[in-house]
Formats: sequence, structure tokens, C-alpha cells
Amino acid sequence: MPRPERRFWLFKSEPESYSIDDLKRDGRTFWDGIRNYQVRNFLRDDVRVGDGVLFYNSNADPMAVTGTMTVVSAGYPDHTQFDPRAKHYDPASREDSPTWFMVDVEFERRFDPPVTRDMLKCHAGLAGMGVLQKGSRLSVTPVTAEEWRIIHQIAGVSDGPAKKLRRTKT
DNA sequence: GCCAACGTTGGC
DNA sequence: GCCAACGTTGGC
Repeated sequence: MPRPERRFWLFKSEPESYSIDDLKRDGRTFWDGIRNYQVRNFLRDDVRVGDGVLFYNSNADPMAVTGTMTVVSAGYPDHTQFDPRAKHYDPASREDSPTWFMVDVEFERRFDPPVTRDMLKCHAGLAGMGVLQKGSRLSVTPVTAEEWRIIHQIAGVSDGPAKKLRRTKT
């Protein structure tokens, strides 16, 4: 059976909190702390293993796409919602019906230099990107295959997976 | 640091 | 169910 077509996303992170270099060091991480229902629905229902993700630095200098990652797990409950010491603890959420979900991601490649927000804004083909829309605060937004291709072209790297995707148990 | 744009909360 | 108040996000 053919692999379903690869889809693409942009995930925001404040690099002071977690950066592409942190991910390169860790190799793989869980994308926790999402507390927005629209984004929750993306993570729970739409993000799939093998999808490509742009790593975007928000609240940073410069604001930029600093690299890419690969989704390596489907959505599953974010355990930090149950932890009273966690920053994003949600006392209203119950373990038997979790409110918040997360996915696991794996480092794919680092963009050197990064593709800055200014560069994104300069390219007519990227004008529709969620992250560029005025007032957009979603920390996860869909990216089209064309936007993915253009950004890799700007970065000067191939837009295929950086390495063969590890086969994961399902 | 400012503030516009949002999402959430809670009184009614 | 409305909506004002509030807190947060995040670009500028």
C-alpha cells in the first residue's frame, strides 16, 4: 500500500524555551504544552507520522524558520497537563479523558543560515502562510507542499527527508 | 515596552 | 447565550 502523501506543518517555539539546536542535541522530543483547542485538534486529529514540520522561532531575534523536523508519533495525551508542578498544568483535565495532546518529533535538518520572517514576507508565494497573517497566534499551522518547497529553495537545501524515515511500530 | 488581536472566563 | 473584563501571544 502506498504511503499517504506527506503533509506539512509549522510549529512555533520560543528559542529561549526550546530551539532547533536543543532538538539537534536531543534527536527527538515531545511537543508538549499546547493549550489551544484549535491546535489541540490539529495534533490529535491531523498530524501524522512522517509529516514534515518547519521549526519557527517566535519572540526571537531574528524570527525565522531555523530548520525542520519529522513527526514520529501520532497525537497522544500530554502528560504535563496532569502535573501540578508543570507550567501548563490543567487541573480541569482528567486522566480518563485528557484535554490536551502532543506529538513526538525528530530532528531533520538545521537551516544555516535560517530563513528569516523578513525573507518569508518577501516571497509572494508565501503570502498565505498562517504565521504571516496579522493577528495569527496559532502555534501550529498547516503548510502547503508548495510553501515547503519554496522555503527549502530559499534555504538552499533539498526538500526531501534528510534521511530514510525510521519504520515505526503502529 | 507597546499594544492589537485573540481566546477564555464568569456574571448576568 | 451574551458580552465585558481579563490574560496571553507575539510582531513591531
